[in-house]
Amino acid sequence: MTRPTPQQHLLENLTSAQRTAVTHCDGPLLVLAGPGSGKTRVITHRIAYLIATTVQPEHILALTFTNKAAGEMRHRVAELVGPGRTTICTFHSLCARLLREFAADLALAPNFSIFDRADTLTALKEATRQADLDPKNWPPAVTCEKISRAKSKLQGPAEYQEQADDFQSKQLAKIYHRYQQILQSNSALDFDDLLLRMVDALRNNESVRSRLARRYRYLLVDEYQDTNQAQYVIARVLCRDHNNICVTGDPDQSIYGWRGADISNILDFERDFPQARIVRLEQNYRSTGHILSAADGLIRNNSLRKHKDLWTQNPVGQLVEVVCCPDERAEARYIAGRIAQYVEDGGSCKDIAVFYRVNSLSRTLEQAFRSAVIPYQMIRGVAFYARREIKDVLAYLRVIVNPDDELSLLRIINVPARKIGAKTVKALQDRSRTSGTPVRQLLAEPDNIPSLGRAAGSLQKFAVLLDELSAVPQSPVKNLLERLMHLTGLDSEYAADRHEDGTAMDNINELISSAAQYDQDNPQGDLEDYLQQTSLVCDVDAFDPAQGAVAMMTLHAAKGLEFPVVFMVGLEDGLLPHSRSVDYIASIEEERRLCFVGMTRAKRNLVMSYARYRTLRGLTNRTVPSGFLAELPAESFQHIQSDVSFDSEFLDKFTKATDTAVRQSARQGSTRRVSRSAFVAQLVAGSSVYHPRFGLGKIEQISKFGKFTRAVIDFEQAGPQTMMREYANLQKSPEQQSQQFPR
DNA sequence: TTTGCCGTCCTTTTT
DNA sequence: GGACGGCAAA
Repeated sequence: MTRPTPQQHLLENLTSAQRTAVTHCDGPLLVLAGPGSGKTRVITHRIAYLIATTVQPEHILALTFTNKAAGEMRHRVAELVGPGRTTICTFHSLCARLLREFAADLALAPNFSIFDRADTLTALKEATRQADLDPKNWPPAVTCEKISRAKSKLQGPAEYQEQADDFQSKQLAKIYHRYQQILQSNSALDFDDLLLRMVDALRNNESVRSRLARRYRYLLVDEYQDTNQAQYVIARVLCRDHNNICVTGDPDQSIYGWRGADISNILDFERDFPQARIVRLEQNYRSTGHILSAADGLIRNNSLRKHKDLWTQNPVGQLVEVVCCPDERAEARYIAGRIAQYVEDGGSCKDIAVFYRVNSLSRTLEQAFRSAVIPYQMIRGVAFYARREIKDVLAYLRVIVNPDDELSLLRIINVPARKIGAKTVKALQDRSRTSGTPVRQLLAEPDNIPSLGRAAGSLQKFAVLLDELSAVPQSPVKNLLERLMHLTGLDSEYAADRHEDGTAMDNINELISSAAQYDQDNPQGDLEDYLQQTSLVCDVDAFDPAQGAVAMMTLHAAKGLEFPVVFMVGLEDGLLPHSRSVDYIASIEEERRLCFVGMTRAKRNLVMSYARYRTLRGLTNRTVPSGFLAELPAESFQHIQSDVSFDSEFLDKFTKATDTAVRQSARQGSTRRVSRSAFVAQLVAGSSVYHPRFGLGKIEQISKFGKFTRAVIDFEQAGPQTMMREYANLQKSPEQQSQQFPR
């Protein structure tokens, strides 16, 4: 008996398909991996196997889409071969790092700022104004989307302008142009620029390209179905000399088309690399039979899809549950109840996840969990870094690192309030524009701007403050942050807030302790690197299964994770599939894939729920169950009515068709929409109202119910109804409207 | 310059 | 139900 070699050890417990992928050495490799087919295992074992055979760890580059996935992969590779020098990171952080490293070769400032979405929107608003357009007609959010699309297709402002053939695109080209100028003058890059600049560098700077090709000789790209054009080019060019590229993915889990991901990258891999080896992993080791066949039945409805056999040897398990609840609060209570039961039966909260299509659905769940004392963890990393106080503090750091970052400078110029208002800022900007002097520089010499008057002193003090901050040692970051809080006076500012809710200071403390963690993890790190990391965090990154709490996240954030028990809420038409995506078949199919991704996260139990009424944005509406539910194979699920008061006649009565019909007649009858708050204030017992669904009615009684107003209304046709927030749906009856609002 | 109130508008997902 | 802009008053 000989001891197994390290290589053999790595191949134990792998199926033959998995083994093929792991042991494939040189040349292109495509791994088409269905959900739960052991993909991560294959990637990590493959990296370990390469290292165990001939390859130097530092010659391997593995790219993922989230830092969380990268961290997880790094961890699992380290378990197999010990911590090593393999580069495992996201596309964006790789680019940020390399652009900084090669800044000199690329005529780029190494201390560039990275604009997040909020910064981008601010800059875009300014760009829109500069292009003599009204941000009201050219909403930055929409423009942002369009420019981002253009960038991910590698179109700069000039290329975009060239192909712009209608009025709208021509105007957009103008905004795009201005926007790039703003980025330039701020020494800033947005998310897409990180990729775009890297593509430029790889294409136009042979010395950079060849150095990188020598550095990274084996390339792995995970979730390849989510790559966009820019990422595709980066991967392709990096492996041009050696073709050692291994990509893994699943076209059925492509859910980022809206962000420019191009599913044809994975579908055309064989065309791009004719000698590619293809490995299919279709056996599922994760889910029970019923869960898998329900998911399979759903995804089969996608017509723009290559057929794939999903199968498992796992036991069929319990049926998928489709639960109907009266409203979203009942839905949340139902789930809380099920979780409580699960825990009482000896289960652990960390086994459980709740998924939703939109973040706003999380609130009702949170409330229910809090009152049921169920520990939960919301996966919303961005939200933390998007908080005002966090952004303010980080803006200070950004100004220290990059004095050109005018956007950050203007953000903090009056935070905390130091009597530098909009007028002063305007004067500064004007002066800066006409004289070509950066704002940062103008601060020190305000006497040159006669229009400033008494704000000059404040400006000078602010300039001194910035100088002081720049003099503080930049590492460790924790100390810098503490010093910053003190010098700026932000600490006392937030401490004063404490009485009403201490959250601002709590968040700052959380930031400081995460900075301390950073200092510990990156003894070599500098402030620039710290800022880069904080700019590129995302939702899932914050997920920590060790906390023993129920995980709550959007369906998008759920990809790549698995849980024994999964709840999916809001299976309603308009939510999943989302109403914004019903226009195109392609996007309906993406919604279906999203649903598929959610379902296939579940190992043992899957509960999908919908509410008959749902309050969204303050309005209660009748819902229609998601069409996706009807696509589940009948033998794989059971339908459950939670709580009572459900009869199908009632349901039929309020199908979408009648609902629309009633709404239309209501619209004809009512001449003018009344402002909600103005009308609600006039609600008194005895007044007659019109409800778009129930028709004409008379208010019987108005009472307070907690912080809500509760109204009992007797409708001519539908009889008496109790309404809480739904009274917001009410309108004045037609005759009353004409009386009170003559026109 | 700041504050607070009002009305309007928007509502997906995120590196 | 919340973010934001506009406006008036402190």
